Amino acid sequence: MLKIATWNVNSIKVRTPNLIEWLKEAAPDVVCLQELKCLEDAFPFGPIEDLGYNIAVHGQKTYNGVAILSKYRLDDVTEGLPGDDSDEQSRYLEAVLTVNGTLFRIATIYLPNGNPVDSDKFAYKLAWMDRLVAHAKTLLAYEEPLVLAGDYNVIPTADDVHDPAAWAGDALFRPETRARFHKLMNIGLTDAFRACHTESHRYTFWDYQAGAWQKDHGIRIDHLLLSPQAADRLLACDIDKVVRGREKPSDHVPVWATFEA
DNA sequence: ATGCCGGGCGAAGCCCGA
Repeated sequence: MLKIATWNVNSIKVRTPNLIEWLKEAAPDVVCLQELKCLEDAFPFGPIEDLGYNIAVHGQKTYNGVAILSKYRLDDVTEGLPGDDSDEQSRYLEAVLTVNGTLFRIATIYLPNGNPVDSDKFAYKLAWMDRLVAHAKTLLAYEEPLVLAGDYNVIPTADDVHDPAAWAGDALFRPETRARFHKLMNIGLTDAFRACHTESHRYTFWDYQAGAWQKDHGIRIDHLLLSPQAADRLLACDIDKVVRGREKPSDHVPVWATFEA
């Protein structure tokens, strides 16, 4: 069994104690991290390696930054989303690992937020999503177990937000954003959470402000998208909501899936 | 609430996130 998780930690520096606590109790084999907000030099390798993880980091100072933690050796590590050599934001990292003879390809994704929608940030988000669709097509052609895990900054449907009307104009829920997410799904990816759960209003993010956590005003924006070969092996998927109620929490919580391996 | 909280940077106040 292989357990793969994704978590936007909102600064690895301040979140290291939360991460270590959760790694010990959840015992994931692979973790895709986002929003490190640091360069590789400042990444806290020591306490994480002490728990038995190999680590690949694609860092950036102050903003973005992604990493993959793995109990299995990481091979063929590639940094950055293909398709635009001028893109300097650290939002994508891909690697492969082998579990009992089965290769798994894993990517950690920090998809751009895109707000405000009347700025070039929204255009950057949509262009980034187009590049992700193109790259995912390439990866799907390998016909491997593939897990694209991360903070997509996309609310897939009205069932994934506490107040759809309030989010109607937001870059996370705009028709242009959701159209591209549908395009990504329709090339043949499976939302691991939705494959395991039909209930509405299950969230992965709660804003720090306005008592969003206390009122359960959340959104589901952290996703594990699976190739058919990964979906065939899917055993379970869930959200570790309890982490949001701890001391100095990230505004996102971990989402995990388990696979036959 | 057009960022209410929280983090980075850097040492006050702005930028950013979703």
